[in-house]
Order: sequence, then structure tokens, then C-alpha cells
Amino acid sequence: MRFTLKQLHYFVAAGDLNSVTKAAEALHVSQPSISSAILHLEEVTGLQLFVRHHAQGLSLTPSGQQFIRKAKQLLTEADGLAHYAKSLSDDVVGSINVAGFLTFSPILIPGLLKRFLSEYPAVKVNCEEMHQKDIIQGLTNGKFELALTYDLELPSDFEFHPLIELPPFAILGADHPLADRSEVSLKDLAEHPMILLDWPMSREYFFSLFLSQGLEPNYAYKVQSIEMMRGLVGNGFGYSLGNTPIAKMQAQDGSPLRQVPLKENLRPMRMGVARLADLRLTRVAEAFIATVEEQTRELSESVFAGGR
Amino acid sequence: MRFTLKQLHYFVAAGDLNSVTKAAEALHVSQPSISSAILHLEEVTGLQLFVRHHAQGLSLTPSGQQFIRKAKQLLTEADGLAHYAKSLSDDVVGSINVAGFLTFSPILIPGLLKRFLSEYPAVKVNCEEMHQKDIIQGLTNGKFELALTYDLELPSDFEFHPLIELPPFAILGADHPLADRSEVSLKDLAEHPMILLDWPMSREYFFSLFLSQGLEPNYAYKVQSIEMMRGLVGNGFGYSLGNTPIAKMQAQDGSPLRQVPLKENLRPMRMGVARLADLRLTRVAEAFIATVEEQTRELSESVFAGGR
DNA sequence: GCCAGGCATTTGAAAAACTGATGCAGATGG
DNA sequence: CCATCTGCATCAGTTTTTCAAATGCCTGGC
Repeated sequence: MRFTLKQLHYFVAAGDLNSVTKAAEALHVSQPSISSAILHLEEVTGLQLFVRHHAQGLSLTPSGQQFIRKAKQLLTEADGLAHYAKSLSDDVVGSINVAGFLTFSPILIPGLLKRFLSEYPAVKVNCEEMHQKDIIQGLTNGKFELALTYDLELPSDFEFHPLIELPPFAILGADHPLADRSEVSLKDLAEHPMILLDWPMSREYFFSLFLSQGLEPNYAYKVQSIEMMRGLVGNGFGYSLGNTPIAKMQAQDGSPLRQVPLKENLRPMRMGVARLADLRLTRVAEAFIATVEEQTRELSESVFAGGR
Repeated sequence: MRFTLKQLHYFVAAGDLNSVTKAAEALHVSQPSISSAILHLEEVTGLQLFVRHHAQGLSLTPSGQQFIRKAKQLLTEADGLAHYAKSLSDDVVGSINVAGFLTFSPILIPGLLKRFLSEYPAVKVNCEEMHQKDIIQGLTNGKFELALTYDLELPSDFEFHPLIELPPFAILGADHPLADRSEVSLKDLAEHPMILLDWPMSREYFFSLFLSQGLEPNYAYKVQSIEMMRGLVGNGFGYSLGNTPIAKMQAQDGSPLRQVPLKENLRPMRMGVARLADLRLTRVAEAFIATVEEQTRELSESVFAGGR
């Protein structure tokens, strides 16, 4: 870099006051400091910035006048950057990047966004839904500061703020032999063909539920999407398991579905806010977490109550 | 100032490369230099700019991403300022402020501007016409870098580049008793009433002409403008003197005028380019002077030949 | 479990910035 | 016209900042 902001600052002061001495007084530095800053700028720009009047200060040359205008502009922008940074750290402004786990994002996030933006309209919220694996990676490399997800295989340097517990339940087609029960046991289900939502970390969780009961599931199909799973279940190809209740259980082709609680006391999935432990929260993130808490409290009394 | 351009530069490099070490290599500085620049920025902004991944570099936090965008912008603008200054000193760009003496500015400057701008359309030329006194003051305090004027009472720290010599001539109304002569002497004129163009420094010049011949003029009217002088002369109130011939000698009310050379060998007025001696010329100024020379050469064969 | 990679910290040296004093040249005032 | 004053540049010495090599420390890979 050819010059420093400080030199520009000194130069501008001298140019405005037409005096090195006055600029020095105004900025509370010594007169040689101003003088040398100007000399340095004249050196590196190759411009003669001032004409010196003996015993009566100095005045800008035409070149100096052109230069000082741009210099002031740059200083203003530097100041703007400082203020921008300050407000990023002190105020609820700017943007926030959030990741959401695929299953409950469509239920949780739209209402959440609505609530958050009505309170903080100046904030730009970027949301992405993804698998747990991508969430962990995105949080790790700083792509997101927060993630709404399950505490599923979170690395030790993550912090998790739990919001709600979602016990697993069975998803059954209306024609399934077990569909009319008020609750079913994993033991009963294990014999039937199961539709597995074949997502990294999710599949291990479901498998672990059976394992904890000494059982083994009977995978009929492995699918990559919730909708596909519901379609197969709704059409009688098997049952499935889930943690995220939705308002109206129905496949996309209209086949009715049932959500039936499981008899065993199984490890529930804990949904909450995950983030890197050593990433200090911004004001925006704090505000967002507060809003998530409100939104979740509300949902836990309506949609999310459906699984229990 | 809270931060330096250098710190921003180091930070941006680290952010782009996701590595302190790589940034240090790229910028040919040591790794601690980068590291401390980042630490300082995090300190003064209050933002956490990076998440550190042990043994595998670092990545920008969302705050860091917002900050780096603006930081890059500022650096680009700082670069722009450096280039702007460089081109101001090296190229014929930017603007130039020129003063012109009142009498011949309307004759010289329009054509001059046309010629100059056709060659250097990127330059903004600011022209002002004024008295010698204001010209000297404007040059002294750097308002103009050049002035087209007479070498009339120029201070010793001025430099004057003469372009053309303009001997004084008499301006007479068509009905004036001396109007039909091919030349008149000051001695003849001195008896008649004279219309004085009462400008600072100009009046002293005209008076000195008489003084050099042991004469004294007979002031009938003192006026503040060329046009007023011509009007009075054209309507028979007296004669006047001038140095700047114009193409068609006529007052604004249509009264015809005559320009009659003076018999005596009087000190001519030297017209040229004046400037502060210790103000280094910019490229624009150099180019402008060259154009003035061309333009004057051309005019000296047409309009400016009229006085002799 | 050892090695390598990579950032932070330490330490000492070099460079830069700063200051008070001085010099110098023109302006000011009687 | 001379003495004084003003205000920028320069100098010398000190403080501050910058820089880099070495070191430490923690993690990931083999």
C-alpha cells in the first residue's frame, strides 16, 4: 500500500485548515507529523498538493483539490466500514445464515421467519434445509452460525441448545394391520416390512431404536425423501418411523396415513439449536434463538404435540 | 483511525485463502504479521471474523463474510485513489483551472477551449475571466494553475511565458477629429477627452504611457467595462486606449469604432501564460500551454494583427 | 502414538512515527 | 528599514509499531 489512512487524514485536515500548524492542533499531534504525512503523500502520488506561503500557511494546488476530494471520500468510507463493523457486533442488523434439518424445516421455518422478520425487518435471513452431515460441515466451516436440528452425532466442539423432545412414532397406512391401535410396540412392528428413510445419521438412529430392544428391522425399501416414504407407506408397502409430526398425515397421492405412538420408552430425538461452541454469538443470532424458542413453544402445543 | 489499510489487506488475503500461512506466502510477509492483523481487526471491530480449525486453517464466520465484502470494497477504493493520483500526475486527465484577463478572454478562450477539448476530451477545463489583481491572488492561493494575462505587476515568485506582444492603440469614434488618420500620436490624443477603463493595474499602465512621453491624459469618464467604454467612445464622448484588438470594432449600440495605431514606440503589453514559479506543472497544464501557443500563433495572424 | 500441519505467542530487531528544538524565509509592524 | 513574528521544513532522539524467526500448542493423519 502506498499510503495510510492516517496520512490521508492528516493531509485532509491540513487542506481544510490551510495550515499545518492548525491541523496539528486540531488533531492533537505535533506539527512535524502533519508535515511529514503531506510530504509522504506528495512523494508517493507524484503530485504537488500544496503551495507553501512563507509565514502564512499553505493552500491546495488544483491537483491537491482534486486529490483531497477523493481522499475525503475514502476516509468517509473507511469510517463507514468501522461503523458497519460496530453495528454488526452491537445491533440486530445485517444477515444471518441458518441451516435447518430437512424433516421439520418446512413446519418450523416459515412461521419462524414470519415472526422474526416482523420484529427485525432489517435483517436478511438465509435459510437452507439439509441433512445432518451437511449441517455439521456447514457449521464447522462457518457457512452458518446456527442450525435447527437434532443433537445427532454432533462433534464435541458444538454447543446444542435443546428446544423440544420428539419421541419416535410409527407411520402406518390406513390399511396396515396395526393402523387402528392407539399405540404399537417396536416388537410388533419389527416383523412387518419397513420403509427406511435412508439418510446419513438418520438411518443409524432408527436402527439404534430397534437395537436397544434387541430387535432388528425388516427393511423392504430404502428411500431418499420423506414424500417417497409416505407414498410407499400410504400404499401399503410397509410402515415407517418418524419424529416430526405434521398437521395432516397424508401422502402426496392422497393416501391417508396414521401416526401411532410407540409403546416402548425409546430415546426421543431432541430438536434444538446447534452451533460451534467457540463461535461467539452475534446480536442477530441471539435474537434469532430467542425467536426460535417462542416459535417452538407455540408449535409444541399444536403440530408438534401430534406425535405423542 | 481504528484500523489500517494494511491490516485489511492482510485480513482479506487470509479470508480468501482460508489460511494465515498461505496469505503470508502470497503477500511475502511472515505468518505472525497476518495473524496479528486479524487479531487486531477482531479486537477493534468486536467481531469474530474467523473460526479456527486446528491444524487445518480457518474459515470466515458469517460476520467475517459480511465484513470482508465491505473491506474488499474499501481496499478497491483505496487502490482507486492511488491510481487516480498516479494518473493525475502522469496523464492528461482530470481538470484544470485557468484564469483569463478580462479583455482578451472572449477572443482567445472560446477557440482555445474548442481546440484543447477536441484533443483532450477527458479533461474538464474551468475558466474564469477577471482582473489582474484577482488573477494574481487566485494564482497565489492555488485556485488556478495557469492564467492567460499580461505581465503586469507580476510578483517575483511568478513565472511568465510570453506569447504575443500587443502594442497599445487608440480607439476612436467614427466622428472623432482624429478618426481618419492612419496613425495618431499620444501627444495629439492627450488634449482630447479620454474614456478610462478604470481597472486596477490597467489604469496604471495607460497612465504610464502618457507619463513616458511627459504627457498627462485628460480623463472625461472612468468606466468599469469594455462595453461601456466602447459605447461612450462610439457616441463621441472621447477616445480610449486598448491593447486587445477585436475583429469588428463596433459598440453594442452599433456605433462604429476605429482602431488607430499610435505613432510613438510605446511599451507594448506582453500577453502570455503566468503561473507560480514553484508550482510544478501537471501534464494537463503542459498540454494546455502547448495548445495556447498554437492558438495564439493562429490568432496573431488574424484578429490580433489588427492593432498594428 | 508419533509426526506433520497450522495458528498463536514470544522475543528481539528493524522501521516508522512522533516530538521538541532549531532553522529558514518571507510577512508584519512600527 | 530593521526587529520581530509566523509557519513550514528539518534534525535528533525517543517511543511505538511492525516484522520475522523461533517456539508452543493443539489437532488430524498414518
